[in-house]
Amino acid sequence: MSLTLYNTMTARKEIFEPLVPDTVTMYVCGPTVYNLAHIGNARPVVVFDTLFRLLQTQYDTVTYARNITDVDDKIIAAAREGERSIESVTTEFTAKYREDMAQLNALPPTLEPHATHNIDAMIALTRTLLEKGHAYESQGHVLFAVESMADYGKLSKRSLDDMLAGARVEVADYKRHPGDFVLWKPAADEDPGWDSPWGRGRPGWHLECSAMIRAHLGDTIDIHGGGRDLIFPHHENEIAQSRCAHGGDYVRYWMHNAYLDIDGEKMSKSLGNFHTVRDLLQSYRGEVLRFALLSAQYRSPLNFSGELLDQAQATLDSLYSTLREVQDVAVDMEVNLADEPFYHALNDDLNTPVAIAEIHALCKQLHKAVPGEKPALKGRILAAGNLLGILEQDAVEWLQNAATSDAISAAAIEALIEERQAAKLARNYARADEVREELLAQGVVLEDSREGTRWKRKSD
RNA sequence: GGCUCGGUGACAGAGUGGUCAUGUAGCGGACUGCAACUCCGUGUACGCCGGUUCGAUUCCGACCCGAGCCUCCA
Repeated sequence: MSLTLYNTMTARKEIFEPLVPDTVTMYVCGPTVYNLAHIGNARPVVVFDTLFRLLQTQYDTVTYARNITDVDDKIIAAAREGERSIESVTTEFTAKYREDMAQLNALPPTLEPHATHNIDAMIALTRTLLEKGHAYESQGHVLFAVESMADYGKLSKRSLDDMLAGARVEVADYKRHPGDFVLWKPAADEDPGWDSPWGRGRPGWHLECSAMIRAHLGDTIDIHGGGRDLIFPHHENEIAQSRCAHGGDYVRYWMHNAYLDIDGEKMSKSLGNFHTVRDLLQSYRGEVLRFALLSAQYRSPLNFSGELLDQAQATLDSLYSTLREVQDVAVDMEVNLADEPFYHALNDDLNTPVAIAEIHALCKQLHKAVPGEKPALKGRILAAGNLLGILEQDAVEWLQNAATSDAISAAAIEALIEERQAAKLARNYARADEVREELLAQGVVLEDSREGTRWKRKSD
């Protein structure tokens, strides 16, 4: 079973082979911790978490690093606006980010390097670039000279000429070439800063990833991921920094997810059309959000809406309903992944929609299975869920869990069910139906069976 | 303006040169005291116009429409 991944650098799917056998290094651009994560920010987290899970099924050691950017203009601005310290801002939003991502069933990454803990490595990298003639000092800044790199622009498939032609931005006068970017910039006295050979300052945006990847994962890593909008300039500039400083390959497979759309427009902080994960968690469980994010392949834009979430909720309900049917069936966890269609789908550049379709196919089989076949089918469904980070909860709890605190209690529901049962025994079907209607009005669906009546909540 | 990338049924979303994605919702039926669950069935979907082909949603070309990047942004 070989994993194929679409590599942005080569613009095609490639068979994945790690540099070091049985060992994978992966780095994903994490948050700048100055406000709450929105659901668009959650997409790469869920996507690469799924990849992390998949990689762990076939490699002994998978090191997954996701950075925390805790020094940045936006953080400084947020602190100033809130009249609070930088540290209190970054501490608060780092914690909230971790909480929110955990709600989405995202496993903690292996490493979570903080920019401010790696300043020395950034200074060292800047020094190397200066020594090798790829950077220059100008008006207190240290800048990377893009013209010093022959194949600058390779990842984003644009040339320096194209960039000049398309330039819409005023060029800072300390730049030799409009495409040159800051490695180190001077810090105002009241802003966070670190002593450096070029005076007190702080790192440019692109520097931290290059420096931290080298410090924590090595000169060459296998996978580097992030959103499409990071391709240029962020990742292009990371490549420039790392390749020019240390030579060799920086990243072997570049992966970029498409974004979430709202009404055909991308969801973004600057457009103001975003929903924070925290807000959405008021109305939907984290697993619903995760499922919605996985319902499209990661390189396709995904239309985000309440309807999408409602559909995700309904679909998960039906999958959990299937699992409830086999609640008392033992699980056969001896799943041969190599034979599983869902596993093939995931290995094909993380084709999660097809993997989900295969789960539906397994559910269909399970409904028709004779008892002897059920443990294996249950095991296969759970194995698929495990890779996708879904279906890991107790089915009855999932189906009976109240979305809101003002919903009717389980005890009240069960009391009414008993009353209805009595009415049915008395052949008082009018009253029995009345109870059914009463509960339905409160979002509770009753299911009669030979074993008795069970119930679930249905959101709509 | 430069550089990319898309347009699939009510909605979401795969995929393919020649029977079928799949799900949610809808409709019809079976089952049910009534329901729900489940099962069975069901919708002339592939932006538009040409071309290649025995055959194109799938390949090629033009056109229309949309999005993204070029500036902080997943």
